[in-house]
Amino acid sequence: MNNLLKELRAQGGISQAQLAEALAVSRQTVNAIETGKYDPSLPLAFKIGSFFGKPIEDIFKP
Amino acid sequence: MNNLLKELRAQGGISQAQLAEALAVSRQTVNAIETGKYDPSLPLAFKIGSFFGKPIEDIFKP
DNA sequence: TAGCCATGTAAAGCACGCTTTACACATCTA
DNA sequence: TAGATGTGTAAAGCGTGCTTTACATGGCTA
Repeated sequence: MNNLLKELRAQGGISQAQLAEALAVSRQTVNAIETGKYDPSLPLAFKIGSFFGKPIEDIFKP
Repeated sequence: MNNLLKELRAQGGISQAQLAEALAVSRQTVNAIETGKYDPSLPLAFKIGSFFGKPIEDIFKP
């Protein structure tokens, strides 16, 4: 499962730590998702989509 | 996390077992998601959306 | 009634999602 | 040089996602 998290975050000019706080998860979780260690849970994917104002399908690619 | 799985499945006239096979998961997994025991993983949510021809956001409600 | 299909549920076991704590390294700036 | 910031990674621990096997119930039909 590929994702555009790093690109979207860079585009928004925010750090992993800031995104983590906005999503109410740890910085390690954001980093792990960006570096492809694992996929987020469905609820977290919803939060991410909501944060960036995009559908889940636009951010994550199977 | 609420979902419309049961409704969509009934609408399509297929059993939990048939859906499970189409999604390549066990029937218990389909049943557990329908009865709200847990949420699917993100990859499985993608498969479900794809199976019903709908975006994930139209099937699962936070 | 007997048998089949659909659904719900349970238990044991494995892998993943997420946590906290901690360390390493690079870049910037006072 | 020292300190702050951003990123990557590791280990231990907990709860969840999914599996297999198995049993119980209800509705349908031969």
